[in-house]
This record gives sequence, structure tokens and C-alpha cells, in this order.
Amino acid sequence: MTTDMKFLSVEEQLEVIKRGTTEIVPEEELIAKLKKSKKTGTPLKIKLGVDPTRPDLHLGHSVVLRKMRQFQDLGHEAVLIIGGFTAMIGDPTGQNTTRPPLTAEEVEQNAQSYIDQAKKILDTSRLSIVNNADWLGPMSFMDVIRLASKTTVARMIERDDFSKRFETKEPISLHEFLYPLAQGQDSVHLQNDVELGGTDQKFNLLVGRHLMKDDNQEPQICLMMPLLVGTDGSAKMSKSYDNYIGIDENPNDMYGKALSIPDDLIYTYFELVTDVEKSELYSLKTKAEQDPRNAKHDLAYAIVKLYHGEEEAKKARNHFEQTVINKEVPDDAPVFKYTAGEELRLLSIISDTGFSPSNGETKRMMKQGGITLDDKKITDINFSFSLQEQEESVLKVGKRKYGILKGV
RNA sequence: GGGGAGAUACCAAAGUGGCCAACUGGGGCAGACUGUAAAUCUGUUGUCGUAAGACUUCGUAGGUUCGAAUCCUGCUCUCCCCA
Repeated sequence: MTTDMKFLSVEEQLEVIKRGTTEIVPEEELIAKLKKSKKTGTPLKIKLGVDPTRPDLHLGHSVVLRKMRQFQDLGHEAVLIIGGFTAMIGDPTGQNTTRPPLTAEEVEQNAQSYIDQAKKILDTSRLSIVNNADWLGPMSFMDVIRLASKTTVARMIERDDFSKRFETKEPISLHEFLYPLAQGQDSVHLQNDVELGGTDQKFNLLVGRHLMKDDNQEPQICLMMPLLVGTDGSAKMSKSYDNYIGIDENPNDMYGKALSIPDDLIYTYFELVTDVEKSELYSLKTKAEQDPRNAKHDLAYAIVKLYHGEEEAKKARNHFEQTVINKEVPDDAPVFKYTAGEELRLLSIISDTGFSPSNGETKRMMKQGGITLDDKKITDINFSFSLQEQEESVLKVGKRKYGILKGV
């Protein structure tokens, strides 16, 4: 794409922008900005702030990142803010989990890891990346106090998570009030046109709007994306709930996890985390209702394809059919070699494979029939055996951990 | 500044000198079932050990006791009320 590219019509742009979007505050202002941008040939500046404390990106993060990508594809300017400053203070949002403040090196490392992963979604050739430590760091205490004076305690407590914590008597540290202000200050500094975020960011994004107005700037448009519900179908996707699909995950896990989402999320996932055409979305909605089995396989395939390519997506589908549907041994089961004729105790073998976190857990699984050797359930925790040279045995631990034991 | 309450395993929450590796719920894991790694039902859930048992764990550091998650003292942190 060249810099003097022609923008799509405002209507066409708006259609792309609104896909999956929860709320645009205020939409008319966005339209006005788009019009002006097209007329003057000036791209809009789109801001997305990210916290480099947890560098593992999952599909939940991808929702907003993908929206950013869409803006890039429409010809606008993407600015990714690494929250290096806030990360060094230590975001206390997880109440009693006092997160250890990160050092500058850790921030650097995490940020790099984040960017590496975000590259799978964003067009890095047209992306600027900045660190808010650059302008928040040098602020004086007086500057901070002036900033703090621009809002009120009542306004802060309005915020949903604060008021909840306030009511349930959970601690709120004073500096947490400063977070939205810090984030808003980023907008004042950048003078961006639009800021993206999840719906949980609404308050923070609005603070940015407020501060920009206060600074006599044209205030940013706040664009909120829904929080993707995780594979458990109830809570938002998050690593701590272990209901996530990581964008770095291997194709097999990605595929299987995608299949485990509840049927009524199929459409949402198609809309928010895949590239299927808008025109296809409608028929997919019907398919998701009438033939959830296949629709979900299509979804899993589409997701794996997006991050690993068509080949891997095919392989993942085969793997799933093999192991889960037909309960066969996967082609890529790891091989463990043992000296032929040697007396082998199954309990220790399983410990070697790392398939079970502890011997106690292995014994429990044995008692419950979760361990098989060549299709035979082994329930005797003292079971021993030996392998002939070149002999192979198939070990299955739990639902889906397979290994080949080979005598050498 | 004064007064009160509290900190228990992944989370929530019982336990208030030995029967406590610690009730219960959630989560996790396994089995059955299933289009599914969903739902449901059942079982299980500190580590090591074939076992007997040993070891570590009830905010933290000490103390009392034959014996402490439980009693005492210091410390750290949190919540509430008053100012």
C-alpha cells in the first residue's frame, strides 16, 4: 500500500469498522472524522494500549488487535502503546495478588514478546510502537497532582469494578485511581483520533476523551470490542481461568480447544476471531444452529488456518479425528526408548514421560482406569513389564496423552 | 489518631489443643456417556513411598505443650466503625 492510497468510501469503511464492535462513542464523530480523513487524504491515528505484564496472547486479545489490523487495512495509522510505565509500577487489579513490579528489563522483554506475537495479527510494516514510560516517566509530582485534579472521587467510584470492590470490601489502592488518568494522558500525548479497547476499558477510554477535551484537543473516539467468552462458555477468555486459546499454541491444541466451546458461541467466534467474509457470516449463523458439529469443525479449522496455515489446519483436523473421535494413536506421539529386557515399572515410566504431575496423580488415574498399555487398562500400581528389542507398546495416560515405548 | 474484625490448600469457605493433609462448594483430573476436549452422572484431588510410614502445608518470626491451623508474643498485610 502506498501513502497516497485512496480510502474506501466512508460507508464501506464504517461497515468494516462496525463488524463485531460493541459500541462507538460517539458514532457521528467517527463518521465526521472519516469524512474529513477521506477528503484530506490524511489517515486517522488509531491508538491501542497494551500491558506488557502478561506476554501470552490469546484469541481474546486478538479481537481488539484484529480490529486494529482492519483499521490498518483501511489505510489508517496504527499506534501501539506499550504500557511500560504502568507495568513498572505493578498493576494491582488482581486484588490480593500483589504483582511484583517489573523491572525495566522485564518490561523490555515482555514487550518484545508481545510484539512478536502481535505480528501474527498486525501489519508491522505500518505500525508504530511507543512506550508510555517515555512521557509518563518524566512527569513531576506536581504534574500528577494537576492531572488528578481533573477528575473526582465520585466519578472514579462510578466505575464498575471499583464500586464492586468497594462494596465487597476488597482493597482498592489509591494509585489504582491514577491508572485511568495515566492511560488518558497517553491520549493527550498522542493526539490520536480513535482509541480501541475491550468493553471493560470503556471507563478508561472515556477518561482519555475527557482529558483531551480539557486540553482543548479534538477528543478521541472510543471504540469498544466485546470481551471474548472463553472456551468454558461463561467467563471472559483469560489465562487465569484457563479457558483460553493462545495464538502461539500448537495446531492440535488449538483445534481441540476450539471444538470445546459451547455451540451458541460458534457464530460469535466466527465473527470476532476469524477472517470469514461478511457475506459468509450470515449463512454460517444458520449452519451453526442447524449443524453445530460441522460448523464448529469449520471454525476450529479456520482458527488454526489463520495462525498456522492451511496445511497445519488439515493435520490438526486429522489428529483430532484420530485421537478423539476414533480413539487412535496419533502419528506424532512421542517415543520413549528403554533397554530391551529390562524390568520396567509402569509408575516410573509415566513419571519419565512427564504425562502426570506426580506419582500420587498417576496412582489415582490407575485406580480409576485412566492408564492403558496396549489398550489394556492397568490398575495395579506395581505393574511391571519389559520390552523386547524393537518391540513397541502404546501408553495412554488420561484422556489424550499418548506415548510409544520402544525397546532398544 | 482511637476502637473492632480478619489472614486456612488453585479459589471460596469450615475448623479453634490430639480423631486434621484439614468439612463443604467451585475449579482441576479420571471413568461412563457424547458430534465435541460441551452437558450430565460417578469417582478423585499435598509430595515421596509397593506398603507401613515419612516429609512439607493453615500470613510471618519466635514461644508454651508429650502434642498447635487451633494457646501466647512480636511483625507484615487487609477490612469495618469512629475522629
